[in-house]
Amino acid sequence: MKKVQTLKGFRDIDPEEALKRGRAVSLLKSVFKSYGFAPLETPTLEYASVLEGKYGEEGEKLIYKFKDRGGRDAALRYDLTVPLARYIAQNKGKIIFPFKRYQIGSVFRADKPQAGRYREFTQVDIDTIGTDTALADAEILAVISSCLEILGVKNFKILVNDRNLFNELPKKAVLILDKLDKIGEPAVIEELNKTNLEGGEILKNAQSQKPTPRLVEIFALLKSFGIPKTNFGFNPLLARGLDYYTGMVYEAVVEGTPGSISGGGRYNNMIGIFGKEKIPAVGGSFGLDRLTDVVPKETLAEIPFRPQVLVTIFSKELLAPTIELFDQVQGTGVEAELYLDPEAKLDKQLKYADKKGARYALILGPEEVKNNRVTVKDLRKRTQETIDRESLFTTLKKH
RNA sequence: GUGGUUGUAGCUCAAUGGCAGAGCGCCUCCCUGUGAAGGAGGAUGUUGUGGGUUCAAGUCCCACCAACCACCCCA
Repeated sequence: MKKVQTLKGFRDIDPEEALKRGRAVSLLKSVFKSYGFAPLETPTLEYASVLEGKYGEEGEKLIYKFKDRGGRDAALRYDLTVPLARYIAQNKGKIIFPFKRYQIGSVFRADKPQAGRYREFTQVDIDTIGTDTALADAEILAVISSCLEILGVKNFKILVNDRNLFNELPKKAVLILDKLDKIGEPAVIEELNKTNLEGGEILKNAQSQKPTPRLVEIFALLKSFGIPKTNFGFNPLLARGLDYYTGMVYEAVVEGTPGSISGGGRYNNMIGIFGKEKIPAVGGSFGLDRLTDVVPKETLAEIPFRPQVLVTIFSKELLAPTIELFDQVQGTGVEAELYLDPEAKLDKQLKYADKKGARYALILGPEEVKNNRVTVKDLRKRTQETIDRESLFTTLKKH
């Protein structure tokens, strides 16, 4: 049956969803701006060589690659961080460090789709490049916290750790420890034992770790930023796929929601990858879909999803004055919609207004035209009154 | 990438291998200048796609496509 369909792992975002996302994005941008971060836009396509060898063996397989019309090896961006590194390397001369930028855009991974996992998804990225201070670390966390607060996300916590706590441990053990919340203590110990390690002891040691001096400093700075203590916490087991993190790492979780909605940390060896010198960096990112999932409806509902006023067309003969009426209504900034079939019966038009969720319907018939009046029908209260044209706008503005 | 479940009308779902159905929604009319209610009628479709088995396939077999679930990984 489905002869037409979206490509595997890709989906449409319908108008209602797109409006919600737009609202969330504009709130996020306002926070970024208030902390002095500027937008950067990089291309969706990069040379494949720019992306290759950056994401490890697993990630490499998930990069979308193809040849463009000129036979060049192209690839769809896999994240926003590697293109940022490329941008930095390419424009090092003219960038003023620390470079603080945010970027919001689609990234592509040829992963096997699942609920909530798509091959194209929107990442919200924020990074500070070119400084290694604890202050920069703290600022990123402050931004993340502010974002979650402005969106009205309830019961979130930003879990913070320092990757340096794991310096003594083999990489494999760290990855197992990171899974504690997911699989539980016994499973963690068992898995560690399987790798010829003393699981119980490693877990106990890891759990009893104290925050590093760097973390203590970051937490103190967060207090200065005015971030409530309850918004963040130390988690000695947090690791995050280790590959490029070199210091502070964080993950934002929401109570009762599986997985994290934001993650990031310090990665001092990655940005310089295209040049000779190391450039320190710290950043974080949100998955826009997972984020909007936990944002309360009230936050995103401020956008009127429906026309406030639907202007009906009484008859073809009255089309001109009706358009004039519509023009006046929408000219005042009220969200209005003109019915687009002059031949349709009035009941059909009102039925449409009802389905569309309009608050009011306007009716301009011969009687109204003659007396310079208009009938305002309140579709929610199921009442209507015929009023003077002059008082129309004050009537509408009341709501 | 590995393993599993599923795919029938716009939506939710029926149909011991034997003429493809229901509810909701949709369209028309009752309706005079008025939507949510009610009444009368109407259209839903190459059963995801392509092969195979069979007198006969929505149903059994194979492949492909897609969605979902558990891994892997992640956002």
